[in-house]
Amino acid sequence: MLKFMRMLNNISRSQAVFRQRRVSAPDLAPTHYAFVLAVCREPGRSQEELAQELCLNKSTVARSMTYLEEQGYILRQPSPADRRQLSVYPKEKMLAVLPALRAASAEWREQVSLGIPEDELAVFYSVLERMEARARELSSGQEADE
Amino acid sequence: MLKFMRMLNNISRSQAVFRQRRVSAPDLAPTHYAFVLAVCREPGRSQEELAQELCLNKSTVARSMTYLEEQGYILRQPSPADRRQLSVYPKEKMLAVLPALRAASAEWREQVSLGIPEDELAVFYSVLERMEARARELSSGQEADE
DNA sequence: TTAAAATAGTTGCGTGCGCAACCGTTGCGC
DNA sequence: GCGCAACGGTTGCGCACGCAACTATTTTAA
Repeated sequence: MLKFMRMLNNISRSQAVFRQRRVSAPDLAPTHYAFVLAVCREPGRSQEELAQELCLNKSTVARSMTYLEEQGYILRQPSPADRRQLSVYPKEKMLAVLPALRAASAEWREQVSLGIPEDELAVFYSVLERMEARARELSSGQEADE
Repeated sequence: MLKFMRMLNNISRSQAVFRQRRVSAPDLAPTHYAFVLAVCREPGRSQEELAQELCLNKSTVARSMTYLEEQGYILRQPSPADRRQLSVYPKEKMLAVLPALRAASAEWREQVSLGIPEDELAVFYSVLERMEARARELSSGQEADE
């Protein structure tokens, strides 16, 4: 079990290298790719929503957003409805990277699942999702019984 | 895809919390559990072999081993055959933790895969393994074409 | 036999991330 | 309306990890 975690981690690192070679943006680390994709997929979302989608802690999102804003990749503005929230929008600079990044992501996904039948991939993803849901329950429900 | 990495990561963290509650060893962080299991499963292996099994960088293994040695969990001695290698053996202190750790690991594995059919789990693991193999190929083979 | 390449382990450094504590905003109950 | 919990975001801190550079041993070649 423990080993599988590491394996996924390794896959992730391999993905980082792969995409970095195809996306030429020196001020964009592999970590940021996920944010680029997420922000562009649905502009105007709050950092909280992005954290949700990416399964990341809000502090991690906050830090990446600060950086991306500094580098001119995004624009953040307080939501008029709820001034606590920051709506995140992509700027030109981000949209410019998007095509290459999407292409690299698609290619990698294809490469890494080469030779693996579609239905097995489906099972893989669905098991992973259920496991994560279970893990979430275990974490949150555990305080109750002690 | 990127999301699944995070999910696995979250599962891993949940596992850490789960086991930590059941293994009472204040000087043993969740990171070390994998090493305890690996060392006890086959005593006398080199750090390199452990890194291999755990899919970890040798430097990470080295640091954990130094710590476990300091805390009296293991004994390291240079292999007579090849004095570069350190053979790692569990000491009493480690063996004492083992049962609780194994139990916790088994229970967690059971809990997290609750309600997931055995055959789907098998597919899950096998897909994961193939993906990691592919990722490894991609990483190593990439220098060739540029 | 000696020089060069490979290998096991260690260490310095950087990074990505979560957690916990904090601040400002919002919403709920009184 | 007022106090208090809930929530979004930020920041300080620590940790696990990989990478690259280094040392010491072993292997290979010339």
